[in-house]
Amino acid sequence: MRGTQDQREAIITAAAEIFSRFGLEKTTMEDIARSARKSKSALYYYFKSKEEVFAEVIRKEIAGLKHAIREAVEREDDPYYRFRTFVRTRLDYLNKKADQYTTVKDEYLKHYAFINSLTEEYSNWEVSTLKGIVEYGRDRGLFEVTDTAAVSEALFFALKGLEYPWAINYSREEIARHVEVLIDLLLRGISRR
Amino acid sequence: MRGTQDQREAIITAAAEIFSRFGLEKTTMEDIARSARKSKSALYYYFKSKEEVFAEVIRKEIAGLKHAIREAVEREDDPYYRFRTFVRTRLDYLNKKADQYTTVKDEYLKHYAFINSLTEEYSNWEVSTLKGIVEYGRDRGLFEVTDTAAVSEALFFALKGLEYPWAINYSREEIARHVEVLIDLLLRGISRR
Amino acid sequence: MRGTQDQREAIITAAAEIFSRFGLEKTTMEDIARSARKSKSALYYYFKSKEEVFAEVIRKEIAGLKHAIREAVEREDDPYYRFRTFVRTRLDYLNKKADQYTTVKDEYLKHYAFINSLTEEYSNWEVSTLKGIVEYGRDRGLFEVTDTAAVSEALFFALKGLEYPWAINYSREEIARHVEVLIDLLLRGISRR
Amino acid sequence: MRGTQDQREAIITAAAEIFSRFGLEKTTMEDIARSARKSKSALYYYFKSKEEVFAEVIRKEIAGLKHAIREAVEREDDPYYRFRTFVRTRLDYLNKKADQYTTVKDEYLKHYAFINSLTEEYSNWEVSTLKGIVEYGRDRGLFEVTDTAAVSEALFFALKGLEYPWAINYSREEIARHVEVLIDLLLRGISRR
DNA sequence: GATGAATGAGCTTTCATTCAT
DNA sequence: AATGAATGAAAGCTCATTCAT
Repeated sequence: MRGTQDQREAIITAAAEIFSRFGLEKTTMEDIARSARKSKSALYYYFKSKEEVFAEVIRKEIAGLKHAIREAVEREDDPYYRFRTFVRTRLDYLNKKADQYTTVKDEYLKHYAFINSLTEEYSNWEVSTLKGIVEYGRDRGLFEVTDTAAVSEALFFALKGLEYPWAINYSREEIARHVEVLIDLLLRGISRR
Repeated sequence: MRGTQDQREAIITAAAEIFSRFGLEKTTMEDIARSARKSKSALYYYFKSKEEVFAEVIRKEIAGLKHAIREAVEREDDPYYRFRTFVRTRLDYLNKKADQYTTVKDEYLKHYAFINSLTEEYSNWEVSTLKGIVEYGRDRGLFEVTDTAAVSEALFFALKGLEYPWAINYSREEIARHVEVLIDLLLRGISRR
Repeated sequence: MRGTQDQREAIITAAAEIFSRFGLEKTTMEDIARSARKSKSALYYYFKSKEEVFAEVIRKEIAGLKHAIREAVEREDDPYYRFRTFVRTRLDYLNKKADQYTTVKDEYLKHYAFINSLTEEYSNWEVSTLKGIVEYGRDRGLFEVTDTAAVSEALFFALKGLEYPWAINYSREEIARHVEVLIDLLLRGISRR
Repeated sequence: MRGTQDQREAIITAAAEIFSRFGLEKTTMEDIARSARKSKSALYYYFKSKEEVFAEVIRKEIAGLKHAIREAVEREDDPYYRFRTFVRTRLDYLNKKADQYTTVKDEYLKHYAFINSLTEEYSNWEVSTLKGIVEYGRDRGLFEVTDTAAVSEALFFALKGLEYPWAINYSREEIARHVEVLIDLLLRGISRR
């Protein structure tokens, strides 16, 4: 039946909301159940454990992030803009998430790390997307890069740092400004002279 | 009293060991007490709460990191090397920490939060250290940077990403290689043409 | 309907297997359902409760034991051998059961309760079967017994103890040996001098 | 301090009462705590788990049984009476216990099996006590037994059956009568002709 | 006949924290 | 300065059972 999937979906949606507010450990099954208007035991009918609920929530968020990035990047022709768009979309999405996570800045980090440890698959996807962009720029004679693999991993690491700032007191604008500088700096670093 | 400080010190040392192995939530006061050969209630004589113990542990850890970086950086004259040294020392220290954290893969989270969130003060220190390096290079005519503040924050973010990789399947060597590429890229980005 | 009986039968068979492995409380309706390839709620269509399923399983088990003993005993003419056969068949059957119970050492409990408590009816049957054997021997002038009822109950108790040993570290052979000694001792006790 | 032991003792006493009424699984820590006028968590301060509490209860009961048997047996000189006393004391003790266990006849069995599986040590003790009695009788020229080890194990099994009857509807007197018959029968089985 | 979905009622266990001594 | 004893509050999880369909 569709029903089962729908119920799972509904629970995941409710859970996402709660997790984003209180983090993994502080959120109780009770909380989720209440918010999903189900009994606690019903959750266990659909999911094996709290961790499994959490994992589904994350999986869904990652899918959303991937989708957003892919869409945006493909719309750009210019390699420079493709890279900029990659970084910006990524950041916008994370910022949006960060808004939900205001109470739990600290927990968010765990959260986010869990994403990664949960699925390094996503990291790989990011690296290879970056590689695509770099190669695209190189083929157009704009970027001067020999080892595209190495460079895209380096870029990946550099961008990883962008996941950090919400945890502390940077305003949205400050972050945006810093990001632009970082983009310029990185592009300058890989551009042909 | 000296004695009191010493006892606190001893507890912190013991706690650091345990926290590094099990993370903040998984570590119990019981664990710490046992490891410090104190009674559980004794901990409450010296510290107000588990969180306070944790905070002290972090404070000490950060002091160590700061010290290591400062020492190393000041030893270098060449701005390029100063930057390289900054990055490498930082990474070496984090790597060394990471070694203690082998058991707790999925607790990388704690680690992440552990190093960062507690005190932005350290972040500020990093940024200003970077700024020092950038200005030093600019004054020597090697770096071409107008807004040194902005650039050093950008660099700071870029380097933040380096805290991430240990959690997943990168070998020490792979990381080192990626880091070198990133350093080159960033230096190329700020060097005078 | 035949069908209904068949389904019940199928469930009982599946349940017997599971109960024998995990005991009454550790076995869940879920387990039984899975093993019977039925839905959990289907079990409730055929049985009122878990206890009822269990009861049926026992009833069947007892019927099997009775049948085995009766068959074997009737085949013997000599009163001595009739008694020996009674004891041995009983033990063989229990041993066979015990084989299924290997995994659940500390659940021997269940086993014990399992074979006995549910229905004293079987005990009565055993006592009267023993009485038959004793009278048969007495009528042939071999046994010297006045109160056959009392003696057969005493024998019954003595044999009850044989249900105990599998739970602990006796090998099949050791048990067999002890049983022979016990048989001799008991026969000697009731034989005419 | 003595205090700790005393508290444990008090909890065990309270727990014994409850366990005897409801059995292991039906008894909750809540029940025990209430009866011991302690908080539930206090129980966990003194014992690691419900099972551990239970184990202590059993251990104590076994000690009591051993003591009772030893005392009584040593008071008898005549080998016949020694054996009779052994059996009777054992049975009296078990009967006394059985009185506490009225509600949970069925569970008692599990209980009792747990004793054994928990500590076969006690069984060994019984066997060797029996062996002592048999050898004592043989040395006095009253019993005719070659393999005293084998015979005492056989007796042990025969007596094991006496643990069973409370579970069903035998009156105290009936049991007593049956036991006497069994004793006679067994003694007759091992007596010199 | 059969079942998917849902639940209520518990249960054990953990732990930071307190406080009299 | 230090601690043994005690606890409140919660949390995750299990399961027999029900019932509309």
